[in-house]
Amino acid sequence: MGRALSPEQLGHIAERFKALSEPSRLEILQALRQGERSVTEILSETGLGQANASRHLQVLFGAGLVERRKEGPSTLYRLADPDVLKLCELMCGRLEREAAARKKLFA
Amino acid sequence: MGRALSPEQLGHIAERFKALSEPSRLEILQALRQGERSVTEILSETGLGQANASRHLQVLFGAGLVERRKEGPSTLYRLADPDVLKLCELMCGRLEREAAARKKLFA
DNA sequence: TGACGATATTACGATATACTCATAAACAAG
DNA sequence: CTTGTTTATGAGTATATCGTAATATCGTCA
Repeated sequence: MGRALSPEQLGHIAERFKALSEPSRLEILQALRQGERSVTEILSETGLGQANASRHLQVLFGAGLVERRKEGPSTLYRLADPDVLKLCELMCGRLEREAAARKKLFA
Repeated sequence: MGRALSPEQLGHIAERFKALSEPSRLEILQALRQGERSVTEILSETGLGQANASRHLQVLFGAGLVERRKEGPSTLYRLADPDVLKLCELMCGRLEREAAARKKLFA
């Protein structure tokens, strides 16, 4: 199960987590839960600036968290696989449990 | 299942992922897989500097990824729960699948 | 109390990251 | 070919983070 990870592997894993470590990028991933979206659609759904969103999308793509295809002049992005959301949900679950624990303290 | 997450929640989730986005901190978590460890033990297992490791441990603690208790003059750190490793393993699995896919391309 | 070991914190220089503005590149339509 | 639309990229600035050295804090023991 839990074999040791090499420093190089840890570097790669850290890189992927870093791609998930910005609210704007998580917001983009949330928008992509509904399905494939063009950059323009992502802009209107997230309120991000064009240049900014484009860079974030490059980061997500570089981290293998999203895939993309060109359709005419526009680029359509989609989640790379279901595990991307699973990661977010796992982390979200941790938060909820912490919140519940805090609540219990003051009950 | 997949309810929408508020911007505030996304910020908190991003914060947690950021704590996982540095190789040194992942290395610390790996060391803690074996069980509770003092800071000094972590230093020798990871090779990190004292001040550096202490700061990383504060980050991990602030993110709720590790817990700690004081025993005499030393502080003992441990993983907060098994989901911490589950997150790392999920991400690691993604990497392996990508590597396998790349390999297939050149086969 | 005084000295020592273990952690935490402060200060600082170096690097990296986000965001914005402006511009470039790719494509479609006329 | 020219214009308009869509996306990507370069440059600049502001902010954040890492790693380290020095110092402070806390607990233990003589």
